[in-house]
Amino acid sequence: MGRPRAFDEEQAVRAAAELFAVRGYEGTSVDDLVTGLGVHRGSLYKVFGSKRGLYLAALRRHLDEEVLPLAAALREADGLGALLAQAVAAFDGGPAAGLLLSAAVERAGSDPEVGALVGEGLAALDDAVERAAGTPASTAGVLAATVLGLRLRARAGLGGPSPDAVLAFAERVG
Amino acid sequence: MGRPRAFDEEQAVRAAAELFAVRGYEGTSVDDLVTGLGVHRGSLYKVFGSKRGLYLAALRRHLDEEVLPLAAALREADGLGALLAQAVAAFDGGPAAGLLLSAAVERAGSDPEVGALVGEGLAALDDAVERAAGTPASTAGVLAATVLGLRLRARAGLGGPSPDAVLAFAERVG
DNA sequence: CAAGTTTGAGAACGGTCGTTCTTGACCGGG
DNA sequence: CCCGGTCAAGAACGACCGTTCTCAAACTTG
Repeated sequence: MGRPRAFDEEQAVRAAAELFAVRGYEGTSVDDLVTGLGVHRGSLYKVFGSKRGLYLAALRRHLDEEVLPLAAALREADGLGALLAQAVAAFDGGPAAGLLLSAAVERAGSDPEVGALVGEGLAALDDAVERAAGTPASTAGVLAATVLGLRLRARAGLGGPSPDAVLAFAERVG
Repeated sequence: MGRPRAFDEEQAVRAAAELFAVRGYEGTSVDDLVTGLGVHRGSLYKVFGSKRGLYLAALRRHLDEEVLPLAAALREADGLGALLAQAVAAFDGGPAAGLLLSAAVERAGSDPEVGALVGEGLAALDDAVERAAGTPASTAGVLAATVLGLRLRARAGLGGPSPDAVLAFAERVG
């Protein structure tokens, strides 16, 4: 009974994730979301409860649909070189772990629920590196940090190391 | 002539840098700054012109007093292992490159002047790695990304790799 | 001591923030 | 067919945003 919903909830969450990834949490207003998602204000609050609720949903989706699949794919990479190459290629193809990165810097420290989600994403990357690169768990975290750091440089738009440089680094590490 | 200033400008900029590093640019209100710095609203605008002006001054000071000295110290490190150990130790001792990291993620993409300052900091780190670790310039950027990624994990408060793990990684790389 | 100038104190500005409310359009079940 | 409930549309809310203004206090200079 009642009038049926006129918007796709999953698509709305996806659009919200993109906005949050680019402009950050505080930099994205509810007006921006209403405009960008094409969803009415009231519906947004009816479905997600608050701006923070929508942010958590977007981050959750970002993990499930982008970060965890990327981590799963990286697990199957043949050695560290292939892993780094694949990771860099994923970064070039889109925002990749952009929302994860933004959440880690902007919100993880002050919002425990965001911190838990970010921790989940980072742990998945650690695990992927450990499996694919054959490194002990202790060094996998350092390599995962490398992946994140590369993503950060790419995001800042300042021209980080080239893919060739990453490959050369991978050969050096083994 | 005129009434003398009742606050230390350099100390105010330092306090502002800490606030911006922890809460981000958009997450820090002018009221927060007025309270945290103990400087009156009017004086703040008289001296720095705007919130953004104060932010740029804080970032500039962060570079001059923390990032560039850290980079200079890292240049003198004996090999990659010593460099990574020193970098990790610096991270434990305080906010270290916290504002640089925050600025890179939150503002560098949308504010060209911030982008230039962030680029200056990253370039200094690249240069330090290149000198100390003896790696070619191409791979130095990747290692600098590792340093930043480690800092990011520490900042998120999620317990990144231990210093021992970083040392083990350094031995592996050479 | 008086004139002149800059600071500190705080009220006030218009605008935007996240959130809520009111109203009318819509659609399924009896 | 119309009634009950869910939706979209948008005005409206108080709070807070960054910024500006007024005015008295405090100090230097002649």
